[in-house]
Amino acid sequence: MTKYDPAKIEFKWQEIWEKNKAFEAKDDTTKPKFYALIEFPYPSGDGLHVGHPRSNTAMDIISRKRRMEGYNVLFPIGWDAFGLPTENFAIKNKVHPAVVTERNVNRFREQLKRLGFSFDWSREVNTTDPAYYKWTQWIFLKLYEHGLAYKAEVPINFCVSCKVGLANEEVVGGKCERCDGEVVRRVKSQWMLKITEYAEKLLEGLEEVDYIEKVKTQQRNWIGKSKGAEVDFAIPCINEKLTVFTTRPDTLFGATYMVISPEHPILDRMKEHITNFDEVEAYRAEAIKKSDFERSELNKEKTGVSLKGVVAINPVNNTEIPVWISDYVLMSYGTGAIMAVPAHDERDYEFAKKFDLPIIEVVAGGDIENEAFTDIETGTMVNSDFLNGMSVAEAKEAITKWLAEKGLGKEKINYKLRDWVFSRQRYWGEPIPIIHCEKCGYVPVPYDQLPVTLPDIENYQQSDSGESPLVNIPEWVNTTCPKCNGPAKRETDTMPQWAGSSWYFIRYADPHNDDAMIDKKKAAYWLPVDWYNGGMEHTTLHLLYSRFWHRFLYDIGEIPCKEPYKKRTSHGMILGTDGQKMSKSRGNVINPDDVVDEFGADTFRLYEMFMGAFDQTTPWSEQGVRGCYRFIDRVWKLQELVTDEEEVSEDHRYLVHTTIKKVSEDYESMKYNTAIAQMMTFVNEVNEKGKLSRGDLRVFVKLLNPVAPHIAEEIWEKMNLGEGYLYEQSWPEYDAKYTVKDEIEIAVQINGKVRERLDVPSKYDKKQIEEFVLANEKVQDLIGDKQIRKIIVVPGRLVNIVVG
RNA sequence: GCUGGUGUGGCGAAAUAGGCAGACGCUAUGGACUUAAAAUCCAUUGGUGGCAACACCGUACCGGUUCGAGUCCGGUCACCAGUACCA
Repeated sequence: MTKYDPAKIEFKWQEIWEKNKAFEAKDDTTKPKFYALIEFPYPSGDGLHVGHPRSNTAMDIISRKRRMEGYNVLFPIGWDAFGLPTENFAIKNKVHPAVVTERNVNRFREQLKRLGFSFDWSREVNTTDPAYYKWTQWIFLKLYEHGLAYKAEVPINFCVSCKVGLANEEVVGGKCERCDGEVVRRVKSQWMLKITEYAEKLLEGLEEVDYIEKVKTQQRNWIGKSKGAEVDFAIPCINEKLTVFTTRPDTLFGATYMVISPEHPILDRMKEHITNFDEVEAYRAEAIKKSDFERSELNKEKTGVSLKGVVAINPVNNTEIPVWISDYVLMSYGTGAIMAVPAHDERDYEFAKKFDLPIIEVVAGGDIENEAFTDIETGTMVNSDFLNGMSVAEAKEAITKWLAEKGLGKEKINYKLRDWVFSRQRYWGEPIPIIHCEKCGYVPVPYDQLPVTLPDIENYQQSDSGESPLVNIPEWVNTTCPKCNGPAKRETDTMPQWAGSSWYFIRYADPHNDDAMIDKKKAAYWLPVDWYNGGMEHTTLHLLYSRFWHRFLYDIGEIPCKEPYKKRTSHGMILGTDGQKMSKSRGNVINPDDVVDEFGADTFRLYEMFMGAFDQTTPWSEQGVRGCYRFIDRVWKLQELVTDEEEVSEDHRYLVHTTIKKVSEDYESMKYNTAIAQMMTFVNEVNEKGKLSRGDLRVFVKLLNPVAPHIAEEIWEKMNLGEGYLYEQSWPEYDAKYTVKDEIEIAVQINGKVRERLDVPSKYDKKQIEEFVLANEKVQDLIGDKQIRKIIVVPGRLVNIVVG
C-alpha cells in the first residue's frame, strides 16, 4: 500500500472540489436551505492565525454534514478589509492601502484554501470594494432618511502626539495603542447613529433567538435597561427646574443633597449666584480635560465642589438642600444630575461621608452607621411621611403616582446604551455620502450617484487638526450641491470598521447584485443566518450593531426577518504552548502553514477540534498534533484491513451504529472532541479485530469526512466505496436496535461500593436483574450473613445492595 | 464591585436526567523491530499500602440531602472573561 502523503492528496482534492464547484450554493428554492456563517476575517499582514480555523473548521463540519443531509448550504467567506492596521502600514511604507489589502487578501485566501474549507468562493465579498460599499453607503442614506443618522458635538479620544482621533478600542490603558502617547478628550462634530431608538427592539429580539445564554446576557447588560422616575427639583435662584433620573424614587425623603455633572449646562446659568465660581470652574476644567479612562480609574476617592450660594428644593418636603458638582455623575447618562440619597446608595454614602453631608435613613432594615443599605427586598419605609410602613416596591409605586399627580415627575425608562459614534477621521473607510452646502445644509448624495469612491491620494497621514486626510484633496472635496447646484463640499469623515461588517451576511445571499442591496426573493430564501459562530470578543458591539442595521432594514421593508442570526455560538481562544495568549512579542505564535506543511490540513483540522472543549480556552500542544497525525495515519492503514464484505459486518455492527449515533449527535452540539474520541475508539477496536468490512469503512469515512475531508475522499475513491464523490453521498443513519448490546456489564455495589461486575442480559427487567445478581455466588459471599435492607436496581448501570 | 464562566491524574480532557470517576489523546517507563536512531507496534501509567488477590484514599475547600454526589443544596477560596461611579 502507498504511504499516506497528505500534501499530494490534499492538493488533489482541493482542485477537484474547485473544478466541480462542489460547494457553491445554488439559488434553488425548492431545496431546504441552511446558512452557516463565520465572522469574516480582517486580512491582516500577519496572515492567518490559528484562531481563525477553529471557528471555520467547526462551521465547515456543520456545513459538510448538512450537505450530506440534503440541504442547500450557503457557507460563504469574505474580507472585512477597511481599517486601521492596513492604513497604518500604508502610511509607514508608502503603499496604497488598496494594494496592501489586495496582498493580504491573496495571502489569506491561499492559506484558507490550503485548509480545505468548503466555502462558496464564488460569493466572496470585500468591504473595500466600491461595488460592496456602494450599498454600505446606501444603508447609511436610508438611516439618514429615517432620521437615524445625525451630526452632534461629542467628546472623542484624541492622541496628542499622533494628532489622531481614536476609537475606544484603540485606547489601551488610557494610552494610544500605537504610540503609547497621552490620550485626551476633545469635543468634535461627529456623525452619530441613533441606535438608542432601537434599544427596546434589540432587547425584545433576544427573546426569539437561540444564542448561548452568556451572549444574551452581555447584550442585555450593554443595553442596560433600567426603570425609574424623573423628578424635578426647583432651583429658586434662577427659577429653573433641575431634573434628575432615579431608580429609587421611594427614597426621595432621604435625598439630602444634589450632584450635577461638571459638564452640565445649568452651571453657566447659575454662574452669578455661585459665590465660589472660581473653585467650581477650576474643578470643571480639570474634569473635562481628563479622559474617560482617568475619570473611572481614579474612582477610589470621590471629589467634588459645593456650589455655594445655590440651593435646591426637595419637592416632597420643600426642604432646602445643597448642590454639588462631581465627576462621578456622568453627563452621558440620565439627565446628568442626581438626587443623592446617601443612606441607600453606596456612591452617595461615600461622598456624604467624605464631605460630611447629612444621611437620613428612609428604609429601615440596615445599619446606616456603617454602610449604605441598598437592599430593596426586605426594608420598610420610615421618615417618609405618607410612605411610612410600605415596602420599597409599594413606595416606588405610590411616590411615582404622587409625583405625576403633582406634576413634579414621571415614570421613566433609561438605557445605558448610547448612540453610535459613526465618524472616523481616516482615509481607509467608506466615505460618508453627505454633501455640505452653505445654503441647503447637509444634503445626501443622490442614490444614483453612489458609490462615493475614495480618491487616490499620496499622503494618508491625518491633518494636523485631526481631520481626515481627505480634506487635503480639493478636487475630491469640492463638488456641487445636488439640491441647488451651488458650490459645496463633501463630508470627509469615513465610516468605522463596524459598518461593512454590519450587513455582510446579507450581501452573501446576493453578492453580485448591482441594482439592489439584495434581491427580495433571495433574501426571503436565504435569510436569516441559521447558525453563526464567532469569538466572544465580538458578542457585544458587532452583534449589537449588525442586529440594529438588520432590524432597521426589516422595519423599512428591505429584509423579511427581524433578527439576522437564528443561532449564535462561540468558540474558545487558542493559547500558545506556554499557556499565554499568542502574540508576536511573546514569540509563541503558531503558524498554520507550518503545521500543514509538516502534517497536512486534515491533521491540523482534526487537532483544532480535538484539543479540548470547543467553547473553552485551550493551549496548543505540539505533541497533541502529533497524536492526531498518528490517528490519521492509522485511518489510512485501515485500507489494509478491509474484507470483501459489502455490508456492515456483524463483528462491528454495534460499534458502527453507536459511532454513527455518537458522532452525529456530538457534531450538532459542537462536542467535536468527543466525536473524534469515538472515531479513535472505532479505529482502535477495528485494529484489535484485525479487519473491517467495506460497509464498515464506508460508514466510517462518511463520519470522518466533515473533519478530515481530504483523506476521507481519497479512501472513498481508492477503495471504490461507491458511485460519485464522497461529498455527494448521504449522511449515514443508525438503527437504534443495534446500539444495544445483548449483554451489559453492570456494577454490583454493597452499601454503595463497587464490589463486583457482572454481565447481565440487556433485555432483563429490574426484577430479573435483581434475581440474577442475587443468584451469583460471589455476590452471596459478599453479602454473607448480613441482613439485606434494600436493593436498588438501575438497569444497564448497577445494582446497589444495602446491607446492615 | 457587578455579571457570566471555570476548578477532575504529570498534561489536554471525558462522564445524557444523581448511578462503575478519569473515555479519548499526550507525556513518562518498560519491551519488540533495527547495526543504531527515527517511525511503528505491544504493555503499564490517579495516590498510598501489599509479593499478591486486595484494601484504603481521591473530582478546589467546609458542611448538607441521598441507598448512592464530579453532578443537587448552603457556605468559603482561587483563577479566567466581560463590564465598570449607569444614579
